[in-house]
Amino acid sequence: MKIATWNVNSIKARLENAVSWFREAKPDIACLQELKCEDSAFPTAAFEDLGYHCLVHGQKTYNGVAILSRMQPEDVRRGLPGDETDSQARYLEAVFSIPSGVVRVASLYLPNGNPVGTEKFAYKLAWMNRFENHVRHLLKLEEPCVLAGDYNVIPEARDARNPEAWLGDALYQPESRSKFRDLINLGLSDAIRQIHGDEAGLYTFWDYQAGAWQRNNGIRIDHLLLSPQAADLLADAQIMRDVRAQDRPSDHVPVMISIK
DNA sequence: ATGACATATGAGATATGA
Repeated sequence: MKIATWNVNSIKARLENAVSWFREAKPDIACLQELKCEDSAFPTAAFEDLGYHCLVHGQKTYNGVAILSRMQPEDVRRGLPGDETDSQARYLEAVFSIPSGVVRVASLYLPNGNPVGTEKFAYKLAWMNRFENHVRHLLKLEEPCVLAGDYNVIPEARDARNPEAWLGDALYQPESRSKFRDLINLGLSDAIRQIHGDEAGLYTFWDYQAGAWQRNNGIRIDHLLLSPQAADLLADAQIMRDVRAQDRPSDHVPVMISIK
């Protein structure tokens, strides 16, 4: 059972690239972020042709998340609870039947938060607080749960090629990293770390600018956090970095796990 | 280095991203 997360940076601009990746990687469930389109503009037919159900929570121009799956989604939740005034499409959750039982999967696009010191950074921290509250609720269910997405947080220095360059950035602020650790301390497992230990040089994002890819100036900000019941099932986790070298790539690459 | 690069909107220049 393969579950992936990928910030595509516009599904319409990435369609050819994405279809090619789905054909080769064959994920059973794929969480996508930064669709940058409304539900009605999502290229549903292209993915249905590949055998996927398309669960889409879109928004014009910005944000937008989706879960594409071989199985029918059930018990769907659109949007992160905790603030009825928040209209940004950054959270989508559903339950899927799998051979070993069920798995709950969330596709999330955590706010970037730059520049630090503005209301954008306050929104990021508030969103992380709301997310933590929701995770507390999910953990009480005691079921396999995979929280996958673009967290926009560099957890540790080893998760950046040049950590000192990110000191003033919202992705590497002490508050952002502390809130991320709070999630881990609730009992969630970072799938890449569970499989790869303290290995350095594991990145999921390379900026389009200044030859970041060519210089391997990357950061690890796309994560799959697992409930204890999902962590027990984890068999593998890989960053698909070759995707960054393709024509017209997203600045993020897919991360895919395999669970029993 | 208030940059670079990519995308959406909309038809030029601006907002956003990380």
